[in-house]
Amino acid sequence: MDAFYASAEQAAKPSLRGKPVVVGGLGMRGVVATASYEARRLGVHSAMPMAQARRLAPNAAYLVPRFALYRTVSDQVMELLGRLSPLVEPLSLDEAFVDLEAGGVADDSASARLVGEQLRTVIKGVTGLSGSVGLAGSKMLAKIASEEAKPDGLLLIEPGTERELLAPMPVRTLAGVGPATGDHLRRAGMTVVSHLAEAGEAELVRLLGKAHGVALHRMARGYDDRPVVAERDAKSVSVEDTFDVDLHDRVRVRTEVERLADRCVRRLRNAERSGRTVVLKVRRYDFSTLTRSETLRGPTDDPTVVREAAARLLEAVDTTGGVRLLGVGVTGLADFTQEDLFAQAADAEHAAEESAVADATPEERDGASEGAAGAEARGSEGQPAARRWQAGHDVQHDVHGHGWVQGSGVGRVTVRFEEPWTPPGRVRTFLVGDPALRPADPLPLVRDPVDYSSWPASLPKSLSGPVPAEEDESSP
DNA sequence: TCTGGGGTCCTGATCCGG
DNA sequence: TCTGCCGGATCAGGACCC
Repeated sequence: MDAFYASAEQAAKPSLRGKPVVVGGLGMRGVVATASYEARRLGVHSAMPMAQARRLAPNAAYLVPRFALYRTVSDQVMELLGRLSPLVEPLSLDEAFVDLEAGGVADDSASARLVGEQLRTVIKGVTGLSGSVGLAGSKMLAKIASEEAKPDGLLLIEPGTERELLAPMPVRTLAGVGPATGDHLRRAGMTVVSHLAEAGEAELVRLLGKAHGVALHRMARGYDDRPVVAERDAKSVSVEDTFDVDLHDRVRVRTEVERLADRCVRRLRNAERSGRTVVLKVRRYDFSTLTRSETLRGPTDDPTVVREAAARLLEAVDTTGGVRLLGVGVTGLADFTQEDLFAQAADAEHAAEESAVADATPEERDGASEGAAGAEARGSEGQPAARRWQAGHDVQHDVHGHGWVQGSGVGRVTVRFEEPWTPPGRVRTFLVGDPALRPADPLPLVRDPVDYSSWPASLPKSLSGPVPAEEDESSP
């Protein structure tokens, strides 16, 4: 999908169409998740600090991400892809590989192109958003093709043309070549893909190490035989928070770690998994990041066990100077938990007492666990009232109907009243406590989606004419 | 006004048991 | 019993991706 989050927001909010839109964290330390193409023209791009984006595009609309909406759209798109092949490998909410051959819908360039064009039409009809399609004989090339096709396009790489196509491209085009590797290669005089192919495998291995060197050399020659893998089990679950202001108070740090551990376990349990290794992540005031991990005797999904392991790991970390970010994760996932959880909890407690015998007073321990219990009681959505009206979120007003929060502050909230299918709407301001104003669920982006329920069975044999919309016969 | 959040994979050091 | 070697597990950090 093209500039996915920003496009979804523009589709939801008619007044933002054609205007620069930036979606990301709005806190003091936020970064850009997605910028609309209008904002990109002003120099705003993903991962840029929000403050810098605001300097470049002071008049852009700044919105927090609404993952529930994006997930809904993503599910719609993935469902359409699933009709083309049993082999669909999602990379993220807005990107996936599809093995068309395995689905029997395409066996040559012409049929693949036909399916690709139809897919774009159907995605647009169902979601209201544009997507780009890359078609090629391997995942690597399909991905490069889709990047080249953006926005709102399709590109097919003909078999046999791969190497010459790749040759002049910057090394950064290849997956796995980021800033560090790119620099490394540049210092060795390699800036485009053909340089890598010419350098030879041994030289790349010498420069980058075994796995990376071998993989890169293969890719540079256009060779990539990784299969499309439909189902991939998660290998870890983690949560992390960056704080608006560095944390200095050791007790507060510990409370936050326990809160994060609880959130992490909640996720773990939602996924019906357990994990054996607990990881604590600490980013300090100077952005230096360290991780500490501890492997338990068996997998667990017990919040007490994870919380205490994380707290033990924290004991070994020097946080003087301040903490910018804390994270808690679990790896070594399994589908079961150790039978004897009670014994494990007791073990963990025992170990904690041994390792922390000198510095943790009973008062501290009690205080910390009480804090964690309080956080638990507030729940994951337990934000202070001031945060209730988040920029971009939907609201419903008793008189004015459906709208979205344009901004809030000093006791007031500004709302624009419009829906995805209305013309740009009026703006009104209310007191934050106005009882007529309530948070609302996102509206669908398309009011009357075209009925593509029989696609791709209704695949026409040529590209001329629209995809027919037929009666739904097959849906369950 | 510097730098999110949730992941994956790889490498090198260290430890430990056979 | 001592020593050396080897391999697996664990741990920490770095790079990368969306």
